[in-house]
Amino acid sequence: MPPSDVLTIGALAGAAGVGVETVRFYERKGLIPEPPRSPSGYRQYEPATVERVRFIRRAQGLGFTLAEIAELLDLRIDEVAACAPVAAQARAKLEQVAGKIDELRRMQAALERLVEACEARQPTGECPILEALEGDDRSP
Amino acid sequence: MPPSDVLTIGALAGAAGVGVETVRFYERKGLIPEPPRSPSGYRQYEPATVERVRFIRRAQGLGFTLAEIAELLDLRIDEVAACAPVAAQARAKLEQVAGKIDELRRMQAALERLVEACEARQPTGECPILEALEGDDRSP
DNA sequence: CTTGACCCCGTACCCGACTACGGGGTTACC
DNA sequence: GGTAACCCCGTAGTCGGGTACGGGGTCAAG
Repeated sequence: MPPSDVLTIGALAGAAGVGVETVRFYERKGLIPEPPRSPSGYRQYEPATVERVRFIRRAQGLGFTLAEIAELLDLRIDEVAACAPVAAQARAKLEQVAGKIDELRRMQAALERLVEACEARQPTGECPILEALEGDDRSP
Repeated sequence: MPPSDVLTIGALAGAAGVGVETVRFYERKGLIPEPPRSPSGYRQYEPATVERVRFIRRAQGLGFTLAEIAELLDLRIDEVAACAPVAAQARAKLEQVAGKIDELRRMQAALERLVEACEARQPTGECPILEALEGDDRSP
């Protein structure tokens, strides 16, 4: 039984929290596949597409470009895609992700120190965030 | 003894890995303070500014806008800034950062599973990244 | 069987974040 | 003391990522 509960573009956009124009834009950019159409030409999305659009938005908030997000969404192994290049690509993305996590953690630590200083009523210097991050330079 | 090793805009840009125009752009946007000038009008940056510019770039890569980065850089406690609002602001940023780390970790796990599947020569479905992330919905 | 909400498409416009340009002064090296 | 490399400023152009518009077809409720 194929799921008969398809979504119009408006329903998809509403469920994913974006505008209708944004969905059509993502389609043009190849971020979401062209869906089947109703006899009158309306796009018919499967519910899973909602998750895809939400993922795009979340990934953007993490500093990925639409091109990078397209690469992430294209990662799959099947008859046509050999394993090795996919794994290599995935490993490259893993590094990128790990790097971001690292930087965010250092930022987190800096902010925590700032809040603590605040509670201890210690005035901070010029720019505590930067001061806290200084010397963290792991790229000689 | 004030540090006499000041940087020209070109030296700052070079050290921070951006273009000269970008530095002037950040200055116009208030992301880096207007530096003192030489008698002939040249900007004279202190070396610490390099870190500031690098921070801006890194934060951008983490999905922060220039406006958000300006807020981060402005977090400080001193005579004029009361403690409470600064701490509140810092806590808000902490939440934002924690959320990003969370999302990145789930992406990391999904990518790791993909690499494993690859090594086990198991073909994946349509879009393993999304499949791996499904059901993770912590926002009802 | 009309009316309002929705969909189609194409094109144009907007915003954030740069990037380039053009005309002129400055510094440093040979 | 020339000349290449750098700095000044203002304005304009670019690019990624949408957003809006306009003219037209479609669908469901009344």
